[in-house]
Amino acid sequence: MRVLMIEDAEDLAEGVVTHLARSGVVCDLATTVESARDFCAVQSYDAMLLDINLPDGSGLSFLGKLRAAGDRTPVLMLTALTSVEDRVAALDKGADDYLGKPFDQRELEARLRALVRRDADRKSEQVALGPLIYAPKDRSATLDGKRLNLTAREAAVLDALIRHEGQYLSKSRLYDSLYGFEDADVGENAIELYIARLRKKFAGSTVTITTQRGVGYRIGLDG
Amino acid sequence: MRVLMIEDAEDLAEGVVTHLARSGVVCDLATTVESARDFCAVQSYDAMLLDINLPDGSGLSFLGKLRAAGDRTPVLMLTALTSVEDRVAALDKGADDYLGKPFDQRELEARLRALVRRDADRKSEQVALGPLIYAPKDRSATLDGKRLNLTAREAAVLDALIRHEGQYLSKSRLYDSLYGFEDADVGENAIELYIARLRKKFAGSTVTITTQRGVGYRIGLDG
DNA sequence: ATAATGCTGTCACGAACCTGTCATGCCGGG
DNA sequence: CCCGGCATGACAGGTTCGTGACAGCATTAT
Repeated sequence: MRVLMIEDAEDLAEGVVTHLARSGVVCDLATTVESARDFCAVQSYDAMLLDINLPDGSGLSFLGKLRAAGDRTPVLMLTALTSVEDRVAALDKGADDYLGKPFDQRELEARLRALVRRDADRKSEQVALGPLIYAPKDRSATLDGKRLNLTAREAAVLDALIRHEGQYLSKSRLYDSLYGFEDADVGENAIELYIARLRKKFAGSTVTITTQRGVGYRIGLDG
Repeated sequence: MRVLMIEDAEDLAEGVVTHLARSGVVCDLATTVESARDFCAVQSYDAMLLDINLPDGSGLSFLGKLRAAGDRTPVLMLTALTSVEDRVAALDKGADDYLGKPFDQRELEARLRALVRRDADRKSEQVALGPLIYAPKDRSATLDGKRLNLTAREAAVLDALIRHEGQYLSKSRLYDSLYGFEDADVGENAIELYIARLRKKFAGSTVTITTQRGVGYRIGLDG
């Protein structure tokens, strides 16, 4: 999962970024509206965390323009202002949720997940694919009832695959949802590695990751 | 699918070309209005990517002349200028869509596909011919419900045939939709090869590729 | 603090696969 | 019967993918 945080209070922002990283969420950080625009132009995100007060403009108008341009990325507003009017204004502009500062990291993460899940039209906390059950919340998975020990990266790959079950995800797309701009030097080969490691853990079950040469990878069941 | 990109920033252009190639889209590259004209004279395209600022003239006037001449090839404008007036001017001249730089490769590709799809009056992502279902998006096909493993080239040939279902396509026409000017040294025999390979994969079904000596190939159903 | 464990990503090499050429044989038309 | 266009098997070269081994780093246990 990859999100963009737009927030000028850098200390707060960095706390969130590292906290999210720990949960396998890649988080790019923009401190101005202008740089946020640049990020959006280059990369698409699963969600955005948006502060209202920014040095070069209002987060609200940024959101307004985003929506006007047809972008439906889920947006979670972050702000110190907690009045009802502010809340309404934000939702009016097209925000999907609202969180007043100061907030608890865990609540942020939970809401973020809820947002992304809603975006993916998923209702349950668990996703099942045949004998494989995956819980995004704590990145745990079981196969045929037995617990799979997935590492953070393995879980991230599985997460992306399972959220797009049945369709091929290109290596670069997977790459983008795993690595942010800072980890620039990681080779695409790494994706192949994690596919191999997941396959090894799925060995003996009907869960299969199929390769379409030159296209990408897809998760599905045998047959 | 074959497109013409008219863009003088060569580094950017080459990135796009290789990225599209990966998706099986043949992309010729013209860096001036003049060479673009030459390309168009010799070859017809499924779509064009057109920059506005070109060394020897404006992409807009090129587009204007193209439309004046009755050419309705879908055109996607690419430019750094993102003002509303520019956008309006481009659409006025007959552009079908507009993408501001910098852009995301995937967005470019998605819009390109949308354009071509719209142009072909296609409603679904899949094309069916009797028991054969073909999905250009991930180059996958099923025959009688069974999954066919098509290679990139095989898929490209099938794509061309199925898009012109019922009519004969000459070998050179197929050739043109498969190979760009760079792969100049490929023999026309290659087309025969891929026809043979497709036939082999269609063996036992009602899907047939018919040869008309001296004319070309046509896909259809038995009977 | 130090050791141990586990995660991550690189490298290298081999396997699998795709692609196009060649050579040979087929078929239809003159 | 001959010729030109077409069909197809075999093969070589190139590319992409898979995977084991390993080193660096972080986290945890001692």
